[in-house]
Amino acid sequence: MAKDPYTRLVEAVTSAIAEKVGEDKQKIFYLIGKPPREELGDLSFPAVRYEKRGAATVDELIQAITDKLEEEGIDYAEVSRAGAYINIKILAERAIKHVANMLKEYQRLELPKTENPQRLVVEHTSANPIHPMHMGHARNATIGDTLSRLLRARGHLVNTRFYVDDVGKQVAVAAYGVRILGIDPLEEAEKRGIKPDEFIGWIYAVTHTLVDVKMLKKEIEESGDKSLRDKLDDLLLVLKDLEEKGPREYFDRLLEHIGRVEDPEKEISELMVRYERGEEPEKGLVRRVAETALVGIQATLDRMNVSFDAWDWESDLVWSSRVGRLIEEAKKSKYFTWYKGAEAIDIPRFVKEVLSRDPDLRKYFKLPRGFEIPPLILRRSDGTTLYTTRDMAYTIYKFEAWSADKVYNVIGADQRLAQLQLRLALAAIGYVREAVNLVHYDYELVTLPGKKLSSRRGRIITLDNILEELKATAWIEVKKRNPDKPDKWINDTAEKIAIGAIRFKMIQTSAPKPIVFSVEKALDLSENSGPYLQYTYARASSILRKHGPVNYEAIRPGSCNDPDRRRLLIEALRFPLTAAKAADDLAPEQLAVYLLRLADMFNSWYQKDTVIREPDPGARECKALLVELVRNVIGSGLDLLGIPVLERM
RNA sequence: GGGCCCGUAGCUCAGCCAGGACAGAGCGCUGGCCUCCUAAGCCAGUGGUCGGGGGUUCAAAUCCCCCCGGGCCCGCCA
Repeated sequence: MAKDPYTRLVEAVTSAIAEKVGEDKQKIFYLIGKPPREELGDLSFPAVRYEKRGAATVDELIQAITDKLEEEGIDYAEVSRAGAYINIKILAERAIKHVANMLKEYQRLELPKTENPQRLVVEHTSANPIHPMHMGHARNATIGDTLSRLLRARGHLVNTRFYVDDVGKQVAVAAYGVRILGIDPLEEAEKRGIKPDEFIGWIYAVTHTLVDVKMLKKEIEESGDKSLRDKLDDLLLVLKDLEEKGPREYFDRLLEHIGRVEDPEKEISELMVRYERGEEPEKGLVRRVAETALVGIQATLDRMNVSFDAWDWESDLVWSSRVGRLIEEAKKSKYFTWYKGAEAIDIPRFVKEVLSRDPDLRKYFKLPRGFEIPPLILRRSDGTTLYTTRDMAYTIYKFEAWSADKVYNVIGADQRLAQLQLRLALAAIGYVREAVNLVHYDYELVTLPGKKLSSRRGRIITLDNILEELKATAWIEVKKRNPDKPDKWINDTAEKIAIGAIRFKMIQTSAPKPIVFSVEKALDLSENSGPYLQYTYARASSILRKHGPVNYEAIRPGSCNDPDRRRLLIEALRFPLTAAKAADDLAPEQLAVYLLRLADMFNSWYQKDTVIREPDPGARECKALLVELVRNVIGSGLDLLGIPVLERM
């Protein structure tokens, strides 16, 4: 595949320097930067560090680069020296013919493929199947999906998976409520025109709160502790709120039934235990409840442009005896132990005996200095398994199912210790390769200003709600600009803008930083936003529509030397390497930032240099090529970010 | 108590891992630009002890140490 001239140049320069100073190519690549002032050139390298070290003088390096460029037949770059820096300038009038050839062949600019393609699993989102997705899931899904897109584009074989967490208390609570109502939840939701995940979410919240109220009342009666009164009042308020949000008859039935039952928590636990054993009718019931929620979750994911290759049910792992086998293996391991009377893995001893003697391994696990962690319990005294135990079995399964070299878990930063514990436990019982190649891709949580999010009380702002708000704002704007377009087009366009806005917001802040999500700010569709990129793309498309196909042969190369055009050309050509680096660094925000910078440059240029009315055909075609190039780059970039591209808006 | 993450302009953030040539965007605020290719745009102005203090270095927002502020995590929960 023909590489773009910029990538070719950078690769040539990188290998010339790397060979000369005997350093890793990757390291040199990271050191190559941009000169502070444009006149100096387009690439820069701080040669001083190698001259000081005696590896090579600046002049020797320049010679090496020059030789390399000649060898590679690169005739569109000029190498110069500025003190201890080496600067390289791209000669636009010569590079332009390579760009034209590239555009003739390709609709989209491709990333240079990795030299080390791997089989990768990306597990992400994995929202509990008891309520609609909220903003935290939006961040998870956007990060997971964007990473997958980037890694695929870089040439890796990526398998995306959603873990359906249906074993455990939460789903049992929702199922308990559904059982009381005696309904098929999916049919019922459809009949009533309620989104299935919202319906389950409501049942879950009502059931959970009613049970809580009951237990709390009992506690107050028994202990006479008045301080619990406030808590109770709070719960009753939540309940009142929920009462208005769902079907009256169902609320009454749940209220009546749970009020009558002696010990609802015990019944929920029994339901849970029977489900884990795979006994009917609980098996069918709980599955149905989870499936219902998933129908709704999947609809939201579809809107968000997020799809999965596989859906893994936690219950399948339990029923298929994978979890049982894991425990058997663990029992044979050197680090098996009994802890508080339960079967466990002795992580402290493993850390002490193995990791302290193996600094490499210790580094892989990134152990904190004063690291202390209790043994990991594998099974409760009543024989049921714990979440982390099942997760260990799941991790092994993920590696097997895709013959994966690496598994990425996109999970919130609050799970850091749990994920570390999981990896250590796996290593302790012999799954060292899996433990080392399991990567916790952690991100900070999304909060809303003010209230804390609480899904158990149905007090969440769902992703669907936010999307609808964004869409409504976009709709007004689209309608204003396109009064004659059919309603369907306006609606679709508004939807795509809403997706662009939310996905961009979720990706532009780097993962370790918390996002305080402000609805008003997300509704601002101006600069530094997804819609701004969509707009820039639409603008470029519009120009090309009016101009017609670019006549590459008519380009007068000299006209591309105009400083503004040259700058735009070079910046656009940085796309493939920028995206490749974003993929390698697992840092999609790098791509987002780059695209904004390019869009700024394009819009600024657009304002002062007309394309269609340019009288000189040689210059006009050069500009048209630039528009086409920028359009392709932003289009490719938006594809990678999973943001819909719009020809008009 | 211990550990992890974050702290850059009034606000939201990029740059830090891989130290380099004057610290960058957007929002906001002030003023200007549509008989002309999409004004969701553009131009000009405004704004910073890079949380604080030490250290390493020819060179520190970037690396190391200490301190301060905010968040999170330390269950037979998931």
